[in-house]
Amino acid sequence: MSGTQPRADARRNRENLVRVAREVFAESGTDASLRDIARRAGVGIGTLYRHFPTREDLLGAALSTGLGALREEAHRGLGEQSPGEALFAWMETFASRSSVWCGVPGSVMEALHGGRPAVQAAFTDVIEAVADLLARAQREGTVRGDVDAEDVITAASALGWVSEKCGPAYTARLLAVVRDGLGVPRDGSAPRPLPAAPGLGAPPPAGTP
Amino acid sequence: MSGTQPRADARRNRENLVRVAREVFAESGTDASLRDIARRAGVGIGTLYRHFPTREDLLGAALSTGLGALREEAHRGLGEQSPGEALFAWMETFASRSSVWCGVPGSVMEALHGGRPAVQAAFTDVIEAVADLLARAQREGTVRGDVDAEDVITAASALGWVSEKCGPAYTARLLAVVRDGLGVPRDGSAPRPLPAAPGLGAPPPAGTP
DNA sequence: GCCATTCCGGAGCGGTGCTCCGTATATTTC
DNA sequence: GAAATATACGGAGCACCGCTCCGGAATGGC
Repeated sequence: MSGTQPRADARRNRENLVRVAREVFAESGTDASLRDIARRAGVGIGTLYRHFPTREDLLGAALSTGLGALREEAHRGLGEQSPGEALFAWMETFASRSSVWCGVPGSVMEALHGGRPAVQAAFTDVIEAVADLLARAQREGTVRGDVDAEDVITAASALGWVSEKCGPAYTARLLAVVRDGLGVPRDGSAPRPLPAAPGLGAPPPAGTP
Repeated sequence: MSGTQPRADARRNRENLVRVAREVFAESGTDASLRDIARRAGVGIGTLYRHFPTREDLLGAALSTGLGALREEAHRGLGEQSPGEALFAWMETFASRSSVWCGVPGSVMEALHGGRPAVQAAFTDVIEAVADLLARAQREGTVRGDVDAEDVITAASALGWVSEKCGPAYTARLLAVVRDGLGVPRDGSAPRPLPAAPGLGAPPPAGTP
């Protein structure tokens, strides 16, 4: 047998599982039944668990393609509008998209703060794209200089959570508030300084199971 | 038997259940095992379900006392500082408290947008107190006039969610951002208008189970 | 003391996440 | 082509979950 090549049926089943998982997670949320996913993929439950030992592994695989689109969105927006506009447009896209997707807000928060490697890997490109967008907006002078990419993504995730909970109307209002808060004061003065940021990978609060 | 008075053991069991539920929800989150709560309260699972037919009923009962304290916090802050300061202090209290409590952010969002009556009732006083605080802050000129109490509570809930997910440090940074966004521009000009607010009790987005 | 009312407890149902191992299939080797 | 072997599959099984239902125990008025 030639090295590390997986068997044909294994590969087929894996792709099937990811495709079905994306559908089911979008329909029923992040805590959908894994048995159900296996059933709808025409596969035994054991097969699902061999390919994806953890729910997070499956979620990470299901997310990765959608996240690719999200990253491209960040890059595309950059060509058509100012960096600041592109950043806020991206936040809106993220927030609205994540309520349709599969529990992205919770996942991205875990990925940012010591979550499972599978999900973390899926977000790496997105984080880089946002950091780039933010840096340009700050050089442009539209966004205050003391916020970092984690702030932006955390805020976007929180807005996605709001969108999940009570729909897009409140999300749009809060996005407008956050936007004003992230911007520099109109009179050109320095904004009230932000509290110190913890380093990335900081442990989540105690008591989080 | 005299009218509607409950039996002594029923009353005792009910109080026990609420007390234990508060502990367990705080320890293990909103989706803790109800069987476990019943066990730790020295009570059968049937008893729990008779007193609280729904998980939300139990959650609402467990929340109500803590929410009373939260409402008083809003009133007390009003005496010692300006309405604007009191409002933001309250938001911070709510956000930090809710991560220690039992999944308050999710509950308050449900309460605001057509959630279970049990939880909704527990929040009524808090919502009123916040609306009062906000109105004063707006008359004072510290907070922009086009935000409403639902915006404030939604934002505070989102911050509580962030606090649950990644600890108080990021929460403090985002609170500062939101604070600047809620304030009036320093040059006294009118802020960029917010998108229209939906009426209270607006239905949550489709597909929410 | 008795008795009607109220309340309790846990067995039981269908579901879940996750593990484990006998079996079937794909691939290589002859 | 057939045989051999590594690889992957499937589902029974375990412990737990939410929730229902009903026989039996506790309670309080008489």
